[in-house]
Amino acid sequence: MSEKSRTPLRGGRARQADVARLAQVSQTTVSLVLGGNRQGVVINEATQGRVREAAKTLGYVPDPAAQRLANSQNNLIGVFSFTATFPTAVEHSYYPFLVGIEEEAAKQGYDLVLFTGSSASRAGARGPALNRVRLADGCLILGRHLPAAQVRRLIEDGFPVVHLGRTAEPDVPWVGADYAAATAEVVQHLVELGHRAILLIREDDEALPSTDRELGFRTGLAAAGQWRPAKAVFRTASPETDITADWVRTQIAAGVTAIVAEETDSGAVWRALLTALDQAGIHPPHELSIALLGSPPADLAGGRVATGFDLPRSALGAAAVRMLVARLAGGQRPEPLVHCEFRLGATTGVPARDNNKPAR
Amino acid sequence: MSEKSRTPLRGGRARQADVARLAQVSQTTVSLVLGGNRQGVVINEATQGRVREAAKTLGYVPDPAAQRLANSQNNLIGVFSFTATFPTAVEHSYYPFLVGIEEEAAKQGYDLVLFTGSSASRAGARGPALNRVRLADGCLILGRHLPAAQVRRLIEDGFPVVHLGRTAEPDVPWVGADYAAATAEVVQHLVELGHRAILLIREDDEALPSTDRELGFRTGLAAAGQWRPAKAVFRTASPETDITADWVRTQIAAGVTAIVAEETDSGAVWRALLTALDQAGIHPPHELSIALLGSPPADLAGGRVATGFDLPRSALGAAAVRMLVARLAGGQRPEPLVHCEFRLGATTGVPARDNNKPAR
DNA sequence: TCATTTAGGTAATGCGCATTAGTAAGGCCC
DNA sequence: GGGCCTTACTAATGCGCATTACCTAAATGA
Repeated sequence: MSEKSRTPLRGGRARQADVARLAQVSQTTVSLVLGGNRQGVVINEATQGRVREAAKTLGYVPDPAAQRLANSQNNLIGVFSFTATFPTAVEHSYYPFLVGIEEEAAKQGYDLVLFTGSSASRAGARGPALNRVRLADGCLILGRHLPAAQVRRLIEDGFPVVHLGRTAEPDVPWVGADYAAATAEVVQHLVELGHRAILLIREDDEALPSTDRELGFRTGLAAAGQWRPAKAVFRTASPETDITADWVRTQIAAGVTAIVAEETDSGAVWRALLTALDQAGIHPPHELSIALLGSPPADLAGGRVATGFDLPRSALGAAAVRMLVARLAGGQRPEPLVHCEFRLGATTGVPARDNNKPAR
Repeated sequence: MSEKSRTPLRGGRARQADVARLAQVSQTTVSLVLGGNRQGVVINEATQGRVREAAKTLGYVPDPAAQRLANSQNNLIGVFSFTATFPTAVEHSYYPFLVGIEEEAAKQGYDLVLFTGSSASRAGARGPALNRVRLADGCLILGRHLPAAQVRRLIEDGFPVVHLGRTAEPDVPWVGADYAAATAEVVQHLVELGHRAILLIREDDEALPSTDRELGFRTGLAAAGQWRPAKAVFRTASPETDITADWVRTQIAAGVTAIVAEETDSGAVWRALLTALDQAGIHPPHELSIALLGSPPADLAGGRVATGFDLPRSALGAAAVRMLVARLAGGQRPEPLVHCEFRLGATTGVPARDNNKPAR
């Protein structure tokens, strides 16, 4: 009774100390027996039995908070996005990434903490509270516009971070889709079909995904010995007005037999192209082959399958987790570029014979 | 330099002690300043400023595990699902719930921790590691099959838990959609249109959502003075084979002027009904009115809008958070039943006159 | 002038666990 | 009979934080 009148079961829960008392051993022994005893301390089988028995009797369950505090890592991976992680507008959803992130994190024994840039309610005035991610062991960053300064700050502090999507920011680790290789593959497919005059439509900016695609486009052409300078790439800042039925007819008249279009956030380029073709009465692969360098926007996903490639979003999420875990646990750094799957659709075929000279 | 040579930033993270050193105060003061100071210790404004400044400089973020250990709360809400939270099969997705959960959690000043039951890798022999959620202050449980034993254990230990979806398990707090009221409303709508012979198609099990809908169905009929016994409800375990064009014609011939169908996980009942009607050449609301007690499966969402109601998934998520927060912070318990919005579609109209006797 | 209050802090402690550095008892050997 | 294993365990410590119980100096009151 001189037991220092402590509540035996605080909050209804047994602690290791309670188990220890019942089993007539020290708390250390309980910890050793019940936690894997990685340090190889020798403990008598009989004693272990007593401890386990006592634990069962008391219904002992370890307190994860204490565990994580004690061994100073919490097996949490932060996921930070600067917009809401679960936006209502589905097209901007990170869902497919999260599928892979969750799965891989689970596989690696990590849980996920979601931070939302928008949950900055209490974050104070300046910017999203990226700092809060420090709560986790490391952090994945989603979203197209990363605030370089804050991220750099984290990195300088040695906080492990991985960005989803290639970034030109130096020192920011990333995983990204291999747009260049995938685009080259699509071009190669067209070349094999016999196309020689292939046109790339891209947005008029310098975003990395666009640049990579163009790079792959040129690489693909070059590899096929089809390198043709500037006019093979058409840039547009306003797809709706630039890509018209007339424009398409002009291209065909100029000898173009295939068009590849970028996937953009809005899907505007692809949508404009389809609309223009429709108005021109052209039905690929007839008269013209078309390919989409990515996945179609949701509203166009239902129709004919377009040749192109699929961004392996969930694989990308998984790769990001592996990359982060490698930094955390010190394993082998995985390849940052994730392969995109070629998608053979119904929009590409052999070139039309009535353009220029006969194909064969 | 007698500072006991401890690493200033262990693992890149600043602790209160580090902040204290920089601000030239004690760790206690830091805790007081940054942690709300609920005990009303008087601290000079200037000092507080220094502390906050130092904290910002070091990028200090509290360690949730330590917070939780020290005072049993860390402003984290756990979200536990027994299947993957972000499954590949979209129809089982918790996404819409998460939208509301995230938003409301942010509003209430909580962050989210996702625990995945499927990460059973280290879960050991007995069941998913539900126990890990104890890291958070409380926990939302998603998923249709809750492992009662484990959940009960949490609840017994006084750990706050809220289940998304009504559950018959005693003592398990929940929030759920008010299917009964919503169904009654749909029935009322039909009755007002003049329907008297209304048929309910439901799955052949005793799931709570099904039972609630039937209850609402009967209530709705009764309220309209239209109570008719058994034959008003059609149960099927195999919608594809039971609900055929012939079956529909039989029902119409028997006088049925309206059919209401359950929303099921797979959407099978509704899909079967639409197919059957199509084959029978019946186009609601012509000859027959139909209503869907829920939302259509994704692949059928595009067509004509069906009369029925929408499960307010995101509102439900938000309600769950509020319920949990009420348990955590001791506020007023909100209403567990969330209202479903009536959806006036194009599939219901006045009853056909050529059945039975003229309607008016 | 001495007692008391107020402002402005700090030292000490413990949450539940994991880990490290012991200790103690016995056996073995030269 | 002293040195040295081996077996079997425990005491002590710290993880990062919140809280409680002090402490000191200056201001105030009678």
